[in-house]
Amino acid sequence: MQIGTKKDPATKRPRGRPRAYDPDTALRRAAQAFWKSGYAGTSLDDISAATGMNRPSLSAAFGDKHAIYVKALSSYWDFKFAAMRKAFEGGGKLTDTLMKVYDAALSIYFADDQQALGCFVVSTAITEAPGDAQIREIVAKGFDALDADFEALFRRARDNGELNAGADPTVLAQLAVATMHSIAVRARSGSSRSALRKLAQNTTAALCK
Amino acid sequence: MQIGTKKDPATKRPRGRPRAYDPDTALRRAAQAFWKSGYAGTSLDDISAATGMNRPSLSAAFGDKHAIYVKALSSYWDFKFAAMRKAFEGGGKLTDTLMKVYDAALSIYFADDQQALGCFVVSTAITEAPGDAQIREIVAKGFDALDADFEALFRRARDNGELNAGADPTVLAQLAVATMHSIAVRARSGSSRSALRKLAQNTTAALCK
DNA sequence: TGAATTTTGTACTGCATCGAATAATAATCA
DNA sequence: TGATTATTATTCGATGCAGTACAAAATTCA
Repeated sequence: MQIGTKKDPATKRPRGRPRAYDPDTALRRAAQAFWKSGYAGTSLDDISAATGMNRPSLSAAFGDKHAIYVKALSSYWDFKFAAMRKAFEGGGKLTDTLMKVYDAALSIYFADDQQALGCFVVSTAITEAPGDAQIREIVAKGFDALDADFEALFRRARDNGELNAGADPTVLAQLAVATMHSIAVRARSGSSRSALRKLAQNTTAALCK
Repeated sequence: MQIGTKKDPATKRPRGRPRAYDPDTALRRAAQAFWKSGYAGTSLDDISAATGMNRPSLSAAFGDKHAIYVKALSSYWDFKFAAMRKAFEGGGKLTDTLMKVYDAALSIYFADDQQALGCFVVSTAITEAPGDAQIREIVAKGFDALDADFEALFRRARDNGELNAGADPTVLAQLAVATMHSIAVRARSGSSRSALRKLAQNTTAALCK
C-alpha cells in the first residue's frame, strides 16, 4: 500500500493529517471498478474497497457518486485513451500504424486478466450517456477525437500516395472507428483477443487497398 | 388497456380468475424498460409500472428479475431482431438490400421518440454479458446470426457478379456488422438518426465497390 | 347457490446503498 | 508541550429494492 505522494519532497506538507491515498491512483482504481460493472452496478462500497479509501474520504476528495464517475472517466481518458492515441504518431506505413492503434486498444480492452473490460468510453456511451448530458458531452468529445485521428491518418496516407487519390478519408475513418467499436462490444461478450485481432487485421487490409 | 388475449375464443377459459395482462405485450414492455435503463438501472417497480402488472404477478408469470430480463431479451429477439433480419430477404440489388437492413435497424434504434435506445442486444453485450454466462450465450448467438446473414448476402452478391471475384464475404460482413455496432453505440450517445443513416450509406457505398 | 381455483392487490421483511454526522488520529504551528 | 488543522474511521438515518406472505377478487365447476 502506497502512502502519500512524494512527488516533490521540497514542498512543505500541508497542515493537518496527511492523506493515506494518492488521488490519481485512487481515481484509476475507481475507473477500473466502474469500467467493470457500470455506474449502477458499482456501489460506493465497491469503490471504497477498490481504492482503499473509506467513504467519507471519497466524498471529501471527489464528491458524490456521480462526480466520482465523471472524474474516473476523465482519468481513463488521460491514462488509457491518450496512450492509445499515441500510436497514431510516428509516421510509418499506414497498415503498420493502423495495427499499432488496434493493438494498443486491445491491450487496454484486455488489460484485466480476469475479464475483458472493453472500452470504458464505449461502455459509458451505452449505459450513462443517454440519461446524462454531462457524460454524453464527454463521450461525444472522445468519439470526435478518435474520428479526427483516424481521418487525419487516412488523409496523410492519401496525400502520400499510400491510398489512391479517390479514397475518402472521412469514410475510411468511419469504418476504422466502427471496427474499434465492434471490437469493444465483442470483447465484453466473450470474443477472444486473437479473434478480435484478426478482425482488426481484416479491417486494416480492406481499408488500405 | 387490453384485457386478456382473445386469440382463440373457442378455447375454454382456465379455471380461476382471468389474467389482466397479455404475457407477450407485458414482456415487450419489460424489454423496453430494460432496454432503456439496463438491468441494474431498472427496478422491479419500474417493470411493474411499464407492464401494468404488480410485482407478485410478475413473479408468478416470469420468475425473478433475472428471469424477466432473459425473457425480455428473447422477446426483443423475436419481435425486433427477427423483423430486421427480414430485410435480408427479397433479393434486390446489394446496395438496396444493405440500406434496407440499416434502415430497419435505425427504425428500431430510434423507435422511442423520447430517447434513442440503440440496440438492446448490443447494450446487453456491454452491460450484462461479461458477468452472466447465460446472457452471454444469447448475445453471442445473436451476433453470430447477424454475421451469418451479412456473410450470406455478400456471398450471394459475389456469386452473382455484383462484387468482384476477389471480394471476401467474411471480411465484408465483419465491416458491415461493425458499422451496425457503431450505429448502435453512437445512437445512445446522441448522434442524430440522419447522421447515422449517412454513416450507413457511406459504409454501403464503400463495401459495394 | 356454494365450493374450488387462479389471479390481483396490499403489506411486510430483510438487505443493500447513499449520504452525512460524529469521534478519533496524525500531522504542523506557536 | 499544547493549540490548530486536515484526514481517517465508525456509526447512523433515510431510502430504495427484491422477494414473499396473505387477504380480496373474479372466474369456473358441481
